[in-house]
Amino acid sequence: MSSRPIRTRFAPSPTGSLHIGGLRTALFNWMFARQHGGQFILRIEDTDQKRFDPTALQTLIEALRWCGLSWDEGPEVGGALGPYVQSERLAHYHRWANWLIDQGKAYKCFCTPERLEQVNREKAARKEPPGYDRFCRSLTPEQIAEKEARGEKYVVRFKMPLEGQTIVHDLIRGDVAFENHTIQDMVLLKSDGFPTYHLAVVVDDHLMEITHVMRAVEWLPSFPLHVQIWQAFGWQMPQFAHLPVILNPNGKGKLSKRNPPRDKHGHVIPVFVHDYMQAGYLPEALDNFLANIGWNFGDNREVFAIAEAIERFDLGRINPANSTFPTEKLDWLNGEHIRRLSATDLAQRLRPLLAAAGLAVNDATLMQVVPVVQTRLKVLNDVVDLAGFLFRDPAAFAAPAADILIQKKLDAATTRRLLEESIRLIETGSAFDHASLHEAFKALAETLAVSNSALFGTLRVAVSAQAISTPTFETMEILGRDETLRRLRLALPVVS
RNA sequence: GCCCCAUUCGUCUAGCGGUACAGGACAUCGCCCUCUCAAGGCGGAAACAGGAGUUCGAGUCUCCUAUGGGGCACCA
Repeated sequence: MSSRPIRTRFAPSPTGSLHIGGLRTALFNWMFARQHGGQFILRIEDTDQKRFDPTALQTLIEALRWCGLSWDEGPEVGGALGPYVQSERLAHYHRWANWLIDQGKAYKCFCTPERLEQVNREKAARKEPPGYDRFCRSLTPEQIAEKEARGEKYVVRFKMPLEGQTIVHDLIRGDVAFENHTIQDMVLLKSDGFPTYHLAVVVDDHLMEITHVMRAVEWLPSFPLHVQIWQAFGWQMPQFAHLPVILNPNGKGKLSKRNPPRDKHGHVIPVFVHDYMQAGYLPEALDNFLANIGWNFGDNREVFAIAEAIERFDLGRINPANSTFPTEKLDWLNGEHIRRLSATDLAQRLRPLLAAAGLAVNDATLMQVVPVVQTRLKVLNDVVDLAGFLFRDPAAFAAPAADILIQKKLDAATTRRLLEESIRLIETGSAFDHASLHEAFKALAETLAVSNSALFGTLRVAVSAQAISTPTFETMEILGRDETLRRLRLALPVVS
């Protein structure tokens, strides 16, 4: 086995936003490289001009960086074996395609798309599998010269062996055998001069000295083709691992933007990394989550930092079976990671969200709010609904409606009395921290012969104007004595 | 239609011939805690797709069937 330094790559095509499944592929390649002290390369496969999206590269880079991935070579960072964008590497593909033709391992095909369609129609009528009939494979040099002289456009096709089988080795599944005659003479170079994936991936992985390729199982069927191309070139192959795909939780097929997946409550499950960024998921949680699909930490540990996972990562322990996107687990994991954050760290992540919601974020208040919301957030954005009222202009505060103010088993008159007694207590009391308030109001509930639930709930809603909110006394402490009193008084007319 | 891959609780998974009346997690249900919502604690229910083999012994190996998935482009 070779002792080449480990080099892996992630090679997306810039056709849109980064897909969550793509991120997992990137993550595994990156973890593997980091584990072995090797290099991770980002390569852009923009050989399909029809699907090219000029904004995709920036979006992609942003998403990868947000997740904590870093590449040693690629766009933005350069490298000795670049360029790392395939559209800038056309000369390489032409050179090696021509080399294959010279060696008799590939040929020019002048068949028009119309003829190809015709061939497939006829094959379909005869109930044969679709595919090119290899018409141009047997063209004479004279015929070829003639067509070229006439300026006919051509593609370059690979001369697939017609007999025997190709045995490929996958790190996850072991050896897999394919009959050569079932594999077509695939196009290597398109008539527009751009390579197809099949040519570009082999040439680039070789030139960039890639040692390990982790890619989606979708590629397994074309793996024997790639092996044949590698052998035609006589180059040393990387090792391959075909990663299981993530399936749509409700419907059929793999997770994709068409056929939007939905969870059991009917909510759409996002498929783009950017959706998760915007929804208030932590990159730590997303990485943890993705590393847990098809691979596991071991020791029955579900929650871990990606740095820990890198130490333990093991290609041989990847589960070969596809898996359904376990969306509820991500929510749980996100909560776990939120709870593991330090107060200042959480505050920093919350600040921009509150600001974006149009709230005036005061740092002192924020630091008081953080410990109160930390166990209550599923996603960061939840903070706006839960505790946004603590940052709103007091002048804009409106007393709650009676239906949420009046607690279960209470009526308006009793509620009013609870409020009045509470106001009196606060006016005469001294300490205004939540622990002292809690004690004082427990005593009040007892003297008034009402449950804690009734009294505390009334106060909480009076002061927050929300049915669901931060706890009563912490909320009061954050609001301060004056504002608390003001809000309790504002609630009186509601129950008069 | 043809080729390939896969198949353990609802879901993500552990298991790599005997230590297993199959372990963990999410979700779910019950109880506790509790001012709402969470968090936390305790407990319950819940799986080897089916059938043949191989073997003293099979969740683990082989084959068949079924089911799921992927591929069959001048897309990646």
